[in-house]
Amino acid sequence: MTDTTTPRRRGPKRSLSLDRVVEAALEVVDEGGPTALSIRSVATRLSVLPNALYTYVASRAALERQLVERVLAESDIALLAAPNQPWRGRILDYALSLRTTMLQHPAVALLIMTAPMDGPSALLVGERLIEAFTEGGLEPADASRASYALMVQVLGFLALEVAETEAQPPLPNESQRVAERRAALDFLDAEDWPMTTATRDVTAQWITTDQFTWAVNALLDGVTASS
Amino acid sequence: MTDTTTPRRRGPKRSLSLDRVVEAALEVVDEGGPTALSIRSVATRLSVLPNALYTYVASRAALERQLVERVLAESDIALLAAPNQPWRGRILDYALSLRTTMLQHPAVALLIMTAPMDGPSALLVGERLIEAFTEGGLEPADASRASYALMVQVLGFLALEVAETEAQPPLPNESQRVAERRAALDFLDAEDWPMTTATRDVTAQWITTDQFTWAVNALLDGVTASS
DNA sequence: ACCTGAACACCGTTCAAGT
DNA sequence: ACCTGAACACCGTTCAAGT
Repeated sequence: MTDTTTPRRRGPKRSLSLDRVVEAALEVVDEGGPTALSIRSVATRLSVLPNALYTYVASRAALERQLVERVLAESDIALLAAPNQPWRGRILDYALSLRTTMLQHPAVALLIMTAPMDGPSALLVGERLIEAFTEGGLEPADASRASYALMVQVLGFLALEVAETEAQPPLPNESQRVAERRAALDFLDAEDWPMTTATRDVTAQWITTDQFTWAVNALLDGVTASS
Repeated sequence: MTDTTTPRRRGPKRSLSLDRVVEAALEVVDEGGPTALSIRSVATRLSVLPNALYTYVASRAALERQLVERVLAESDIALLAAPNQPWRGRILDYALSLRTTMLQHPAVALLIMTAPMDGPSALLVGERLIEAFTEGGLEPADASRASYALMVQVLGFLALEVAETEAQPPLPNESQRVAERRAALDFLDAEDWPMTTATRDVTAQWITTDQFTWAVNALLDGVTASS
């Protein structure tokens, strides 16, 4: 006779859905890092037996793809279509925003290069990028090529950046990570690696926002220069 | 009394070494794809119990890093220092050669973005790239940044390219893979994705040598343009 | 130093059964 | 349609013991 009016809610068992499964998976990796992810750990978090998840995802790999889609959807894709903003700024703003989002879910950044980018959000980002590059004066064919080259640079950068960490939020500060890289570079013999040691201060900063912006700008320069 | 002069050789048990372990692991993924890789499968191939591998590698993750180092070492790094060749051509030649090598071991291309690029071969590639960019007129700091941006573009491209396949050699032809991408794009609604469908022929070719070369050249243009 | 033997605490995925 | 129950064939890693 307690609380018969509202459908039961306080028990752990709300009905499952793809969204709830993916959400639970995201919580698992955000709390426990990439190694914590398993069909069983997600099922446990949902108070359900492991095989119950197979109603919503075909496999562990499919769950990982949903995780990528989910985080990509969390990024602010609208920035790519911001009105009255120059095309270059829109692209750079979105790239920076995507990086921020991904670094909040570092384990997912590791998954992004291991599965095809074919979800609806990836499609939408591609569409908006081609629009922006066309506005920048590129022929449609070059706009398409440029949009892929840009995503490769951005996603590749993120994956390699996160790969140097434990991929467990919150990530160490950029400055801490730079200091660690710098310390590792100090072990190099200047006789063997003259160029690398001579540029060690910059090389230590390969994983920074500065380098990210520099690389994106270089690519934007390059794709517009040749047309 | 048979063959007592030479140390026994025909039995399956030559003594183990890091090289033999990594070699066996490479054979495992080349024959069975990325899912075939496990400490146990490599041990079985070496006719040894699983825990015997821990004399040579600290963990499965360490074995994966050795696999990346091994394939990177297989690439023709000397191309970056080819005498009497212009710096741009050397970089492009090496990028293409690295792609060829990686596509022969596609499962390893999937691993390359999940672990830090800190092996000796990665270091050597970085050193040679900085040299080449310096020769191209870049300041040391920019040469360092450019060399990382280039590796991000090349490795990111490879990972995403392989991620669309089963990552089991031999990979389907480029033309087969393009045809599959093209077929998938034909399902898109032109009303929803006008830019993407308008450029579908180019978009289908995102995973080709042509796009790879185009993107590398765009980046090379970009890093030299701004200096 | 390097391997075996045995065990521990996990995995993803399947099938049949209940409701 | 969606979940439980139970099982199968795996995992990575550890510790102690042999040689």
